[in-house]
Amino acid sequence: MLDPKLIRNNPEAVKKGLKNRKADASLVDRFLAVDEEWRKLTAEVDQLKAKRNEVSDKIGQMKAKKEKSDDVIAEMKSVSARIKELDAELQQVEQRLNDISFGMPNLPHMSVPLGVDARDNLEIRNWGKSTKFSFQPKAHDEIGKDLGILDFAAAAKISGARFVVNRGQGAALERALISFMLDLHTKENGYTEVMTPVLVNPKSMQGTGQLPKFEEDLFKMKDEELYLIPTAEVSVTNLHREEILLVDQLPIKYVCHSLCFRREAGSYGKDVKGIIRQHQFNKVELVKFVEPDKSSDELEKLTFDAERVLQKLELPYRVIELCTGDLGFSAAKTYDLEVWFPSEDKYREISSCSNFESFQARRAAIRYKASATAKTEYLHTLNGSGLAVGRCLAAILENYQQSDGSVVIPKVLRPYMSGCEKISK
RNA sequence: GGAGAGAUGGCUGAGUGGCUUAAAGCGGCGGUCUCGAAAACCGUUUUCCGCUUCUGCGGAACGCAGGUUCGAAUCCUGCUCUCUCCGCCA
Repeated sequence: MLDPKLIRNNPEAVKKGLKNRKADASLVDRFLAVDEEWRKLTAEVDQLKAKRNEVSDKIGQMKAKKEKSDDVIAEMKSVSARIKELDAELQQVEQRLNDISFGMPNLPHMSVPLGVDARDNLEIRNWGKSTKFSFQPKAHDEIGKDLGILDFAAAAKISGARFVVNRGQGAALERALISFMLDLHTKENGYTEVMTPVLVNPKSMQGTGQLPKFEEDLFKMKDEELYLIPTAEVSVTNLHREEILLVDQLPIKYVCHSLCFRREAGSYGKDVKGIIRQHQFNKVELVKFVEPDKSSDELEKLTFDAERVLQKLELPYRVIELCTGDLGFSAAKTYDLEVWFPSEDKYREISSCSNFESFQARRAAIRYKASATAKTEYLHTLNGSGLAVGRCLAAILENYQQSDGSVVIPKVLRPYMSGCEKISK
């Protein structure tokens, strides 16, 4: 949610920001119109309520003195009826205002490059040399099938398309990756590990921005008002919903492993092979709560924390800065990490690190006090994958494959796999 | 799933229709005292919204949503959550 004062005082700047990210700039004018109506009604209702409070107080005093108050009560009856009418009207206007506010995306940060779509994204830096082979490298799903560690047929039988069963060393490798990432972020990068529910209420989904606009992307329970999280960002960010934190608690840094669930509606033809795009996948997520003036620096650090995973796994990657047109709904600025997939001869997204500034904090009412006497203010939230585990496993299979079809285990993972150095048939 | 109890400010905890403008205590903040601190004493204390900005004025919020009433923390209805006991269960 954007600051309503910013929209009122600086509508042209907001429109420009919305246009830059290809959003509907007419939302601003609709907001302003409804907002004015809302303020007018609010003033009228408040005035009537002030009168009601005053006169009701007087009635109490008259009753205490046993004076007659029938005619005053009769008069107040009509005032109360009018208040009820206006309150109902106000509620409707408020609902309309909320619909507009919660449907409006975040504004891009000043530093974000202008652009229309993914083609305008910028490569910021790259690490490692794209893996070269003396043989024709296989795709990860083929490697997994051949080694008997990824079973798509079994997953299709028990669940359907876009699911996978990990078997034997394939399951162990996934578990090793999760443990390795959690250890790295807790022991070396200073994050606190949390384990949160994967089913959350609608309010949590609204807090981080998945609702109301993106309900079709979510799995929803049939008999309960609960949704499966598409990312631990939702449950972890909402950990502090409707709280006022003290400045010395900041920054708060959480790392959370969770399963993530996505319907992938509208991506039917996309990435149907392999484990790149699944309805259910493991992810280790980093989430930060920081003071507003520190969030830009914290995004750089967060991105670097995610990069360290790829560096330690010795997987070649690059860092992409998303242009204004490619930003997600809630993000003010985003870096994507893309890892090298030799079978496709290209980089693919494995992490997305974003600064949401006060957008989510405002939706979820997460505030802080800069000192005991200071005003409460919205803090800034950030998050990033550190990393998507399934895609990471796929990248390892491809980059560490050998000519005999076996896959070498990255050195840092071996302690997590009972010293196993290689998966072979 | 069954039976019962409960939800009040940062915390504890009073408050069963109008001197409650939510008591009191703890904690926090400011001050007096002190070389400094502690203690003591004095003062202060939530969040949100609108109007006005020099101060300020008004409204809302006692789990949530409705209702009764001139007036609701207080009465009524529904819901959510927490706790206790029983049943079931990893």
